[in-house]
Amino acid sequence: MPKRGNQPIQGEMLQGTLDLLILKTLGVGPAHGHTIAYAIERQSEDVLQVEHGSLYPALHRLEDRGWISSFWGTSENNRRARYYRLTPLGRKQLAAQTTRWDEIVRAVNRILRPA
Amino acid sequence: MPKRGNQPIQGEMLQGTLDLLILKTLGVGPAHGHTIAYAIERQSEDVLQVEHGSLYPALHRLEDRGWISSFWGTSENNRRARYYRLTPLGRKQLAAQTTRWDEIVRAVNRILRPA
DNA sequence: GATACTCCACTAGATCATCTACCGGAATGG
DNA sequence: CCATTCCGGTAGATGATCTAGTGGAGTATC
Repeated sequence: MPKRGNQPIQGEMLQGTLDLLILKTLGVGPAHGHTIAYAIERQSEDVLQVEHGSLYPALHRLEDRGWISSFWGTSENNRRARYYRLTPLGRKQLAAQTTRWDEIVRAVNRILRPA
Repeated sequence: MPKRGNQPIQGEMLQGTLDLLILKTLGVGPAHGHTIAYAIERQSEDVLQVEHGSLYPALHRLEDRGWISSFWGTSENNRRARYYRLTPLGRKQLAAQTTRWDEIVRAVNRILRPA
């Protein structure tokens, strides 16, 4: 992967958004850590960065809350990998957080660009 | 001010966004803490909350960074109030952070709603 | 078969913005 | 006088993130 000119963006703004992004990524099917991080970076066109040190705590946090569940498997590269999948509760959470996100964006935009 | 049904939103998502909102609010002219908080809440149609415990640290932080400057004055209610105004550096920062915000929103939306 | 490299998971420690829950003072209203 | 409102502020805790590592197992190279 080429070195990017962009600065990393997580943490600078957007705390808690990582959870939403992970849930959304898992919405299409189970995946393991590396895949999740790569998918987020790729789909955001390399604007968003996912550091290992943020990813795994987030995954464990989401699992603790019952929004995702995990199982050990073998990756596409024949390596031991922990796969995560969205739970029914997680799917509800994904919907709720998406609505929330949209609401926040609208609210901030009302301030940045008053009618 | 009526009690709102909404849950507070700051901190849940959006860390660091408060700075942007303050800078933007001060973009139209000097204001003191209470006014700033009230303006953000009102313009966001009560979606965004600004707690005292977040506001003042943020104002001091922004002043430390040279993005805003302050002076003591008297409020509309004839009370001692510290007014803040945007510095030229702060105006640049406002522009930069606005661009950044837009970029992040686009990036997150690409993930939430792939083409 | 030794070595280097990649893939994958994970963690400790620190940083930093935020929230909760306070305090203190000065003006206003009853 | 007393309660309330307006205004600024802080201490301590919480919690997500980042930095900078560890370790192990498969793969490729020599």
